[in-house]
Amino acid sequence: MQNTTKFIAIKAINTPTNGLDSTEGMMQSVPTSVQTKAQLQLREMILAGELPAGARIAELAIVQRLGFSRTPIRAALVRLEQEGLLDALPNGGYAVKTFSERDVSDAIELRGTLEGLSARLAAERGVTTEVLSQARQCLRAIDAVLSASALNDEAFASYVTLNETFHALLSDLAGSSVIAKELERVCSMPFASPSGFVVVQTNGPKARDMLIVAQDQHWQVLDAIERREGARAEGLMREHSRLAQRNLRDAVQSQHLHHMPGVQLIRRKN
Amino acid sequence: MQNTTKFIAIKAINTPTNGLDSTEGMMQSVPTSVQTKAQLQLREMILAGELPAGARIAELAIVQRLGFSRTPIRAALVRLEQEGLLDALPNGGYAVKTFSERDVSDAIELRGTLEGLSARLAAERGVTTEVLSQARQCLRAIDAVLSASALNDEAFASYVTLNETFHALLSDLAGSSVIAKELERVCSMPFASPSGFVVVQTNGPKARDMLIVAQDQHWQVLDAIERREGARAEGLMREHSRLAQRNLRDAVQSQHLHHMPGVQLIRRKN
DNA sequence: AAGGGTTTTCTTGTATACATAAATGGTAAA
DNA sequence: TTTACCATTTATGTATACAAGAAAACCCTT
Repeated sequence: MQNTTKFIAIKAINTPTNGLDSTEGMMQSVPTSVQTKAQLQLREMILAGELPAGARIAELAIVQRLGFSRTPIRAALVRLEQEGLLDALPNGGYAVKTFSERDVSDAIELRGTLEGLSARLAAERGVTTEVLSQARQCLRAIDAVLSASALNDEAFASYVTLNETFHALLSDLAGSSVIAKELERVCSMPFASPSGFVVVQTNGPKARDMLIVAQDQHWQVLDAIERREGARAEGLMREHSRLAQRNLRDAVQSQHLHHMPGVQLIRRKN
Repeated sequence: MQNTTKFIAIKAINTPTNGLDSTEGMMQSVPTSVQTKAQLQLREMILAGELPAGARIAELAIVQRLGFSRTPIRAALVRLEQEGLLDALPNGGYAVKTFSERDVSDAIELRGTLEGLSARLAAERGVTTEVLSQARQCLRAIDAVLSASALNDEAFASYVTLNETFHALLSDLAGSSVIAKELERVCSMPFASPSGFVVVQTNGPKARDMLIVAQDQHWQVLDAIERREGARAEGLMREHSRLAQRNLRDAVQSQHLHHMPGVQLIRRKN
């Protein structure tokens, strides 16, 4: 009965930063232009590790592989570069970006800082009761998921979804489109996402315990915002992101992270 | 002898986020591709207010105006959108982005937070003596500029350049390319740049005094980093950015800001 | 005269042809 | 055998032609 460790990273493929994929929540006839399709498929390929990390990306290769013409491919490449998944090479062309463990850590710290800023502003400026009640509702749903003493895969998947929702609501609470956009950008890096590293030790209580701690921080930050305690809210969100830091450290130690999209981009040394 | 108020915003046109314009410090034969030229010219036009704020941008109009073909123009538009100067419209095309006063304030707060993060990390992780001495040298140069009891335009221009340099060095001190990149992005918004709002009351002492205060913060943050006092360094950089907030408030009150690139993008109400 | 439908035009998305520059391979000379 | 130079090839940057969709204008009908 050893604790088998695995990683769930559903929703690690985040919402893109450009507005081209605006399926309004409802699935309606997918207005996907070829550009968008190319961008989505390329991102998936990169995150799945189909394109070797650090390797140069040749346009023609992608053209042959995806079957589209060069123009939309080029547009997709430009967008993916701005998104941070590709590096522009000096003499034209792109390479799949690689991240050091330090880079990943920095990205998580960055997210924590930005979420802290969001929480502080929400506290200082005050929030509308509607979004606040939405956030409470979301947290109650998480409570329900965590009420079981042992969690199955389905429960973890629910947690991940609800967790993403809560973090998005928190961004809304700050009421700043500028900061929201930046936060979205940072989270587009697969491992910096709020649910990027959710370590699941299936048969053990440790994973659930960590989620319990995280959920307590969720409630406390909402409380801080409601009481207009800006510094507390900020500190809480920063510490909250450090759970991800811990998970990252655990993850790189036990080498079980091959099941998570995007890990191929993390280079082992230097 | 009234105090005439004016604004200096040299270098408000920041380094773009893409790597295509890498003139390595030295001016060497401008390897500018048409794309880059288009991007630069377009940004200049937007910041100068030649394209009306909020107006839709027609590709053909730009093509006729700049004389290039559609392809590089399209690429430039995509980049400028990702840069945050353009909004993508739902049915294709772009519009010049407009910013509320709140947006500008948020952007400055964001910069302060990120610079705070940089300073804290630099303090916590320690810095190399080389970059540190470079920063000190830069600050001594600013001291020299500010030593005069009254500052002329040339002195202000020098200050702006040196100030940009110092902030860039600070970003280097943190040693995190991830954070540096994000900071660069935020500063690409013209008014969020470290020297975005440098109010110059030509004949009065107030402007110089404000720069004196700013320069003291520069020295103190370097001291904090050297002493490994992370929280102090962070707090200092945050407060440092609030000088820009003050300048912003002053600027919108006295309506003298038409001389600064990018102000046309700030919409007066809501 | 007003409203709705149809047609026209304008704009963007896509494909492809062409040009130019860099990289690679081969050959010749030392 | 190694190196240097030239040629060929392959890559990306650029221009333009074509298609599809949306917006606007105009005409027809009530």
